[in-house]
Amino acid sequence: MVNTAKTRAPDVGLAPRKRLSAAEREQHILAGAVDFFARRGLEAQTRELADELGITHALLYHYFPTKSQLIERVYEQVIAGRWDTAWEDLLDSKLPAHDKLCRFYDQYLAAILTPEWLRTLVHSGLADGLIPTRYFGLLRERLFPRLIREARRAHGSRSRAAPSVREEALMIGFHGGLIYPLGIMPLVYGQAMRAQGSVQARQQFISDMVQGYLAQVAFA
Amino acid sequence: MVNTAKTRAPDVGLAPRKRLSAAEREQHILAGAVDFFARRGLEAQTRELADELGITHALLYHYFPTKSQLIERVYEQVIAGRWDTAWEDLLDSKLPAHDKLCRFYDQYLAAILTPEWLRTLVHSGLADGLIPTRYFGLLRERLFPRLIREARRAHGSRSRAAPSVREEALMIGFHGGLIYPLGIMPLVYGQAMRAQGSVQARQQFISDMVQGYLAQVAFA
DNA sequence: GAGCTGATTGAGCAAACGCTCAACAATGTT
DNA sequence: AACATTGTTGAGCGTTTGCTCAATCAGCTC
Repeated sequence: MVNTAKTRAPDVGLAPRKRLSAAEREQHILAGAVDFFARRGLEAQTRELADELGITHALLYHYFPTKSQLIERVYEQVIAGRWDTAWEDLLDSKLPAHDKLCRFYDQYLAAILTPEWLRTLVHSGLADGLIPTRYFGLLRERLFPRLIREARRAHGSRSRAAPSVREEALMIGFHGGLIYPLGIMPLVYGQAMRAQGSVQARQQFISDMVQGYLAQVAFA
Repeated sequence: MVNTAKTRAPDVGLAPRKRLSAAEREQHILAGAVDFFARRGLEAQTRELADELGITHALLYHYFPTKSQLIERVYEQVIAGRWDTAWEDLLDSKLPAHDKLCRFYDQYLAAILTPEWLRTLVHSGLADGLIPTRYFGLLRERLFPRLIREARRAHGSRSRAAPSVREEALMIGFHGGLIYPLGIMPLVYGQAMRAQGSVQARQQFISDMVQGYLAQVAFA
């Protein structure tokens, strides 16, 4: 803004070394875009993203012909790439239900409750809802049935019947009881809860919620 | 868009009768803005809002000198005006804890889980976080202490000690267990759960969650 | 129905937006 | 040293954005 001279002064400390290979530059831009759009929203300007990356926005458009294509790639990167099939194996293992769910949520939440991930999901939800729709399809297929199965087993049922409305509601209430305080509140509302401070407080909370869920089915 | 003739054809059925009083027009714009910004996000254009209202955007700027002042008024209208002090009386009444919490959440969620309200809150959270900060201040002062008190009473404690990290976490987990499935999922992610369909399924769910919360403190 | 008041408008400005393109410069090959 | 390759840039295009203002027209009083 202030620099009128034609010096090649590297703006700030972040100044990137110039002339990356095409693949490297594309990755560089994508990584920056993931963070940028999560922070600033999907409507933020490509010019500012280019500034942060230390490149011209012309170069950005060289690699990503349109803004919406860039955003599509951001979606893929952030949302898709993060589901770990090992979680499904964990949920299908023979561990006691309580341990199993605690371990799962410990890993799952650690992977998912990052600013890029959650804020991108919410941004898309407020816009066209495409990403949440895709993502909840994944959850409905791979996670929710397993949670309901664990709840049933916890009070001795081996039924494979379709989940009742009530079972489904309790399961999502449990899920939301974790996502909301550990994700939505700090990352969307900017309101951290004290239990997030220490690792053991967080694990205690997960354990309490799992125990609550597994106990709930007893009287439901 | 297509109409090139100078006819005063009333665009659509929604065509507003012209020439309201200043107060009426201001209210008219504000009401429209509340709905509009909740649907479209706070970055949506004032021209489109004016179109929906059937007025020129010049008139809009006559009543609200800047867009951010308009949005500030939208915030006040949507967020502030909706807290009902009768809720506090209800929570302080002598009803059994379970009934009390069920009734409270039935009313509270009905008031709060509307598209304008929740989406505006989330939009602001993703932007500068001003509204959520204000709103959680309200909750921390008027709601959360009462929820924790009820949980304590449910297992016989009359302690007035400051809430432990664990108590606080369980309380917010419970709260989130309601807000997430009944609010965030349908209104932000566009993913309705089946329990939302009927009134009794919803009340059953609230009752189950309250019971779960009150039971949780027993082993916490 | 003439005149006044004030709600409403059409036309437009400056800046910011997504996007383009001819020209430039860093690198590897000979 | 000269060349071809290709990552990179500066300048700018057309449109949309928030916002302005002199001019208009509806509804009221007399």
